[in-house]
Amino acid sequence: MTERPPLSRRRLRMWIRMLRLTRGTENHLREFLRVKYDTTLPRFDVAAALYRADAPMKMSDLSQQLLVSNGNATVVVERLEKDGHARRVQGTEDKRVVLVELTDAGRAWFREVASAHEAEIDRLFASMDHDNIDTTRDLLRLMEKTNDDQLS
Amino acid sequence: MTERPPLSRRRLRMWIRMLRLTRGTENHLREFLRVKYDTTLPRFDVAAALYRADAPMKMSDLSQQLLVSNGNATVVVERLEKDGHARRVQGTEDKRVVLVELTDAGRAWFREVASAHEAEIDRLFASMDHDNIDTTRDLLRLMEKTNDDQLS
DNA sequence: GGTTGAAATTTGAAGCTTGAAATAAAATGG
DNA sequence: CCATTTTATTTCAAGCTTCAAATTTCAACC
Repeated sequence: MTERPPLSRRRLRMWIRMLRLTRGTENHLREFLRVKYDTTLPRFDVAAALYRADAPMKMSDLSQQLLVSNGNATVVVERLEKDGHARRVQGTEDKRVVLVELTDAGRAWFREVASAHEAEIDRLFASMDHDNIDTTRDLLRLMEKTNDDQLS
Repeated sequence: MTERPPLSRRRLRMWIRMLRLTRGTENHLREFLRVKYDTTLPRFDVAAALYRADAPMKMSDLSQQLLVSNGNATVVVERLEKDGHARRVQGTEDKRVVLVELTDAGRAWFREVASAHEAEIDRLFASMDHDNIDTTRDLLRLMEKTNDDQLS
């Protein structure tokens, strides 16, 4: 067994390295979306959540799912609305809630961008085969566990 | 062997899951720094890079290392300067370059925050033991490889 | 049923972030 | 040696993001 730094130090270095990878990948995707589709990552993320939900979605659910603030969700949805990709309607039973959904144009637009986005991810992680992904999934699950515990 | 979705789809899902974990962790750390130390993640990141360098650092090296734009580095360094944590001086040989370094107060401040930061990371990733970290390191290396290739 | 408190969203101010344009200094190359 | 191009940094406008305050609506309780 070779000499290893203390666990806390290794956890820190692992975190920094993980952060670097995701930041680099996000930067690449941001550039990709900007150059090829004249859009931004947050707009794409919101559209992805709405597309996936496949039904009008509460603003609060949206921001919770994306791990962003309510105020942030408002701004990005406003932008999608201005672009004709999304629509907001007041809730009928509870008049406090605002429901958001993609327009038909928004759905078509998203499908196009999402397909290119998936292809780009595929390129960026070309080194990952099924087994690597299995292992990564297990590790992420493990990290999510303690992570979520601390958040509560 | 059980049935599995196509690789491209699994790579995408893995990426989304990785992004969720880092976003959640970043949110937690941001809140931690704000509440306990009245500071922000970007300021901490810049200070960390300067502390680590342990010598005056070029603005461009700083932004490259942190994977942020030049303009961004300027703003955050300005803020650190205003707080008395950093100092900027013009380069002597090449008058275009600007060198940044932490002040003594900045170094002391960083040591304090960094220690709490490391302890917090340690808590967040308490589930990761040496072996898990080894495996994660290998996987990150693998991802970095194709990732970096695509960036060029 | 009216008050009080909780919940959903938006607004506003401050700060972060980017890409592009501007500025200034250095390197290159007739 | 002068003009051109490249490099380092800052500035600017636009957009993203957060937190806290304000608004509106609902729920609960006397």
